[in-house]
Amino acid sequence: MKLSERKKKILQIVVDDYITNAQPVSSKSITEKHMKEVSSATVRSELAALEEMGYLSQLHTSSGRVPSIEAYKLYVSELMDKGKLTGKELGAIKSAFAEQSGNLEAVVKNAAKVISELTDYTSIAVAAHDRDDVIEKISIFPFKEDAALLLIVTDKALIRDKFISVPEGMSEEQLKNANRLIEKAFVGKKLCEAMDATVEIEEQFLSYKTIFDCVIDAISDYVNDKSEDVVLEGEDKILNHPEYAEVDKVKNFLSVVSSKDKIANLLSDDNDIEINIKIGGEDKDIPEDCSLVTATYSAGNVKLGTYGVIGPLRMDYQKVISVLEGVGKILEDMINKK
Amino acid sequence: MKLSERKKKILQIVVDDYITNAQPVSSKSITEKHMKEVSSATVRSELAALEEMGYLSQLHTSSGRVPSIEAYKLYVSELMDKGKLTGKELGAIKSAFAEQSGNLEAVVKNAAKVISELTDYTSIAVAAHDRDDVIEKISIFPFKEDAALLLIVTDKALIRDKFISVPEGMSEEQLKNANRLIEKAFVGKKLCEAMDATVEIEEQFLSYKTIFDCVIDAISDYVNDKSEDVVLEGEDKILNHPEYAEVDKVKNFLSVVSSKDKIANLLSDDNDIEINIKIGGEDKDIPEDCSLVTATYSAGNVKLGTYGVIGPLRMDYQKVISVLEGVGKILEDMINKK
DNA sequence: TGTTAGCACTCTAAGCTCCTCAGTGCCAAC
DNA sequence: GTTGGCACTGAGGAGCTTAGAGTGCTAACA
Repeated sequence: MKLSERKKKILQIVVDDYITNAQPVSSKSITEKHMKEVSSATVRSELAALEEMGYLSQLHTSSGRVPSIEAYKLYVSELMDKGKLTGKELGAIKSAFAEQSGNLEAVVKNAAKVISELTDYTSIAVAAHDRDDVIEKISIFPFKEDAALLLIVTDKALIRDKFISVPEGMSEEQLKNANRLIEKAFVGKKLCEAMDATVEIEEQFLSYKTIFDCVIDAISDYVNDKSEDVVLEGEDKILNHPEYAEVDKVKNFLSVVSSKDKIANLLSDDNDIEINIKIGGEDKDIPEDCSLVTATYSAGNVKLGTYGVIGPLRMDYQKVISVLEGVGKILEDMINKK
Repeated sequence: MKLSERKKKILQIVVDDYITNAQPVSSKSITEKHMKEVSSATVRSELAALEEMGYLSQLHTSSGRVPSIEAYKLYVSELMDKGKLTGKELGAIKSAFAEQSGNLEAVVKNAAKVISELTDYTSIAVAAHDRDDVIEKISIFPFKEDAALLLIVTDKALIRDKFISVPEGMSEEQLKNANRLIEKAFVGKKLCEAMDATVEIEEQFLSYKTIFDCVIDAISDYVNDKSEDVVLEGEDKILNHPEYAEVDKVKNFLSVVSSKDKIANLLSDDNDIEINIKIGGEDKDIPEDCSLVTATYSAGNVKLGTYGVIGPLRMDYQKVISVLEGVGKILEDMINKK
């Protein structure tokens, strides 16, 4: 059934009001604040109709209305006004990225932090793990007798620094040789190619196999396991919102949010989509009473990662979206200017 | 005033009971469960005396007693029985460290995780940042036109991998030269020496100064800023304890715990002390109603870092201490065997 | 002198009723 | 289709009562 313009307007008012005040919205407050041209009785019948259609519900017969999940969905897709960042907010974003090295990790951290601070929600982020990045450098440094430091750099970032254990009896010289072989085998390859490589090793180099395996493991770990690079900021922000006044709900929320694996899953689906909104239990990993708004950024051909905000259904979507867009824009500018 | 043996016994019973049940302890329950040889009236007068001395308090006239901060202090220093880990717990610790590379970071993470899981409290940890570690390797890899990857390795660990920006116009060749000079200047030095070094640079190498500065900055950042390496595990565990049934308290707790700077401060004082217990507001950075139990581990001459548990005053000190000791012991074994 | 039983006292927590009031649904009139 | 009027509903707070846990005190006892 199609909604009349007036119904849309009323629904928008209800959602806006509920987002702001976290209180059921009454017909009276609607007419007083936003619709002086009609009486509360009129609005009441519209509200009853909207409830019938599944967009609103009441906690009890004599309470005002609260939006349903369907209402939120409609709200973000059709009803919501577009927000605009204040100069102050833009400034905050810019200065968050002021000191920028080429370090992707730092970018992710800063982005997560500023997003959380501006929105007052918990923010989560994960750097892009692109299977198509090209390996530029692989180095193995001997370190102690039985360990070496493995370093893998792609055209985008330093992706791996990790200690690996060196087979007993392997000399530094041999390690260097192995390194040369590995470089030859992997540099210039895409991560996904390297990951699945089955290297033909000549008889005399058979002892290098362990090292090769370590390298391949390290690469495939990186490609497959995003949870390591998940960044979480403002996990305590959720407590600022009244729907989390009960400890049980907080517990539920924190148990999702403090598992980096789960977060990584949440963030991994929506590649290539600029802004993605998941409301309520649309995804099994999102707690039922939560919404997740994410944005995936890239500048030129460099994927920067996925950033998002997780919070109550009654989230200030307008603000969150404008902050995410703002961060995206400034990041893009920054990288392009470089 | 010195406590009689019976008073000590009663105080221990009260603290034990309160730690277990989180309920005020009554004279009746004491006699029934632990002191059948006397009547509750006797215990009552002892309790009144202990209250007079400041070890116990009542929420209201007809409630049982709860321990004061003083009581907890006495409890951990004198009264508490020594705990012992079960075989299962020992097994859990061992298997947590089963897959061990020489990577200090991974050790810290694993330790924090297993400590949190076994104790059911939030655990925090920070790897040792020892000013006296000796620099073994410094490498600078060119990466892109204007950036390079700086790598600093000490005798203990990889301490820094960081992108630095390269002065415009500097060739790869020059960068290699700079690297050679830097290696010559720093390798073999202690971190604290390197940090304060004022390098004499010959006229013709003046353009390398920026790079030198970057290296020195990176080292002093590392020595001074421990917050980067702070690991937090089980931040949601606090919600399992009834004293955090109110959201305000949770908020207070999380706001301390989610600031890595604050945690780093908490953990930094107690160098060289094996087990350190701070109860209540002894330290301004600990929330008033929290206790912090930390242990600083080293194996041979390798400092491994400081690990700890933060939780309610009513903490299971016995268990926490035995877990921390257990982890320490297994770590030590592991490193020594190597 | 320390211990004990007995008892009055205190305070909390739970259950109950009463009342208020916000907000609704419905209806008849416009 | 809109409106004012009105009865109805249910939440939530105030006030009251009661049960029960636990204490402190006292007098008697060993």
